[in-house]
Amino acid sequence: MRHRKPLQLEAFLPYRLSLLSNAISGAIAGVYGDKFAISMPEWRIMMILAEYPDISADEVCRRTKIEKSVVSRAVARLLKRHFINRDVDGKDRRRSILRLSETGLSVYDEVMPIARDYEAKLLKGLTREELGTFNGIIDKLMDKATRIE
Amino acid sequence: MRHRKPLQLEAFLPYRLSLLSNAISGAIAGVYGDKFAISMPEWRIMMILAEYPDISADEVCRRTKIEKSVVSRAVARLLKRHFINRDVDGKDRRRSILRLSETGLSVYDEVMPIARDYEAKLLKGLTREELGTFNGIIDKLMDKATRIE
DNA sequence: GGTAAATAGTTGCATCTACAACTAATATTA
DNA sequence: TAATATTAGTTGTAGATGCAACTATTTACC
Repeated sequence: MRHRKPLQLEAFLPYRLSLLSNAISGAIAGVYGDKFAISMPEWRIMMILAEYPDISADEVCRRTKIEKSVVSRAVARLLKRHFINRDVDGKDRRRSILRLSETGLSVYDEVMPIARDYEAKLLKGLTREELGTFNGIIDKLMDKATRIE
Repeated sequence: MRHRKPLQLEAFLPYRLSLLSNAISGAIAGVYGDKFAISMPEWRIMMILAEYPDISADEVCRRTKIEKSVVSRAVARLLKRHFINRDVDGKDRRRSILRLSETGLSVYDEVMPIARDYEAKLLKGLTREELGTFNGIIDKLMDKATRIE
């Protein structure tokens, strides 16, 4: 007969975070997915290009933490749909220079308020202080998670 | 010329949670993945069976929120490796009755302390109060996320 | 009791993801 | 400047995922 304290999966932080992240990502993916058939990596790339225009695919990887083959294929799809433009960097011809096209910007402008609104609804009811604590802990955990082992 | 406040992807909560959840899940998956070639859904099923023995696949779905086809295939794989046993429910022959086998229990007993230890390392440095706030907010957000729209 | 609706679990399939191998261009070093 | 190593980006591929269709069984209802 074994004597073991069960872990209580429901209280296991990694599990709880995974459920929460899935629930939220899924809901947001619905926003742009249903309307424009944009995938999550595609949308993240559009967001990062809205914030930092004219960066390379490699820098997109670094900033979004999306794997480079995923970025490559997402960029290909965004190009085909004319949501972004791509040039070759004159100083380093391996590098690309990516930015949202007019079409891409208009899509961004249509989707972004909805995403923003979703986030606002999500956070409504939390005090500024709670939110600060929450964000601080996320940072701490992120730091630890990348450090452990 | 457009005037648009960029979202600051890095400060966007859904994005931050997704990164954090990936980082943590990835690290934990390393624990059981490297040693026993167990996938994340397989491990979650083992955890839930350790906590609630003799439940059906359907109840596993409800408790873990894992999609039923994923559970079905994970259960098949766990059966093939003799980590779990399955009976047919006599009262409802559609239903299965799942539980960890002796082998499964010994794997669980070997992996669990490492997972626990990882969680402990992760949470070390947070006060009990911070942790309480953090968990409370996760609950609130989870509740909202499933309610919005 | 017999028909229709619901439920448990499996399987097919289209899509997504991550790793590794690859090409092309640039940087490094002798 | 020739040989080697590194870097940016693409592509092949194996495995994971999630939806929908399917089978088998049970429940609800006339």
